[in-house]
Amino acid sequence: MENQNQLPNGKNAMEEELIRGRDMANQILEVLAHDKDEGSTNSKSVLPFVEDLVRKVLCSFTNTLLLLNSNNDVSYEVVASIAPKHVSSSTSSPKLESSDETCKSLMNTKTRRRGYKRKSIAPAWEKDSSILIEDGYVWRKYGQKMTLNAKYLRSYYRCSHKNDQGCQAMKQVQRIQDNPPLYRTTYYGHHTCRSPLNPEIILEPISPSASSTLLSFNNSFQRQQESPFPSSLLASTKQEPVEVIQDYHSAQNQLSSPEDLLLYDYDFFFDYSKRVASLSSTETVEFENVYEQFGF
DNA sequence: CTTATTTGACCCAA
DNA sequence: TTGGGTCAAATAAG
Repeated sequence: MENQNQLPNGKNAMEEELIRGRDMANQILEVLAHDKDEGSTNSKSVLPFVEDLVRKVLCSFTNTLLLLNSNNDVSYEVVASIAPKHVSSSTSSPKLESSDETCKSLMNTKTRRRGYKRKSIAPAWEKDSSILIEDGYVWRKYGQKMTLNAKYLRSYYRCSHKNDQGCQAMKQVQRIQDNPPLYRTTYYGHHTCRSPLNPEIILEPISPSASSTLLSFNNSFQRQQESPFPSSLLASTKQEPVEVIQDYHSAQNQLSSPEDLLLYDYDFFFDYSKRVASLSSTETVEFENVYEQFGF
């Protein structure tokens, strides 16, 4: 609660508002879920659409909160790289790093594991909540732990798009008391993923003035400097945007080599301006359809 | 089948 | 050495 660094003027108020907004969106989600359980008789429902919208709203709130709460310093350096060349293990990389000779002999099952990575980034922000908050993103649990001074388990989550898009976002959820239940959610890193559900959600901060039209290279790199999220991936891929996988649907399954991931990230960024331009119209159309269904 | 979670072992920063 | 973060095999869920 108050243990966070004090934000400069106005930011606290902004944060309050965002949290309120997000909480309300969560409530809508709950209502929707409840409604779904009631086994509604009407066949064609707008629920999926509304639910999707709410999730998008949640993503926006979450992203904004992350941006607001991240100290705009160097704390976002991407990991440590104890073993820089090992991106991940096993199935995820089609070509095993053939240059690496050490792992080869370790094919033996129970020997030591490769490419162990440990987070070294500072938490973006943390928040206590009486409920398990839905933040609009899809998370995958990868561990849980009983910690020393806590009565409850701490759960570790990473973004579901870590493997297919290289998204580095993580969070921890720990119950810190019962009755009333209280959970502390701590976010690490930021989302670089583009979910099929939320193609327009991207955390890379976009200045309002630049949002309507093409982003120039200058803008991008300038923004990168003042951004709390200096994407090292971006920085390392200043080459050609290339025509990398335009539609992520087809790209979901083909797993990518590290280089592809970099291009991916770059592509997201690049693609964004176009999306902003076209987004409003398509959304409007969808809205109209919905209203028609309901005879509005 | 594929994909997500559980769980104990493993790893490493302090 | 220890505690907390992560891996990955086993298991569960869809």
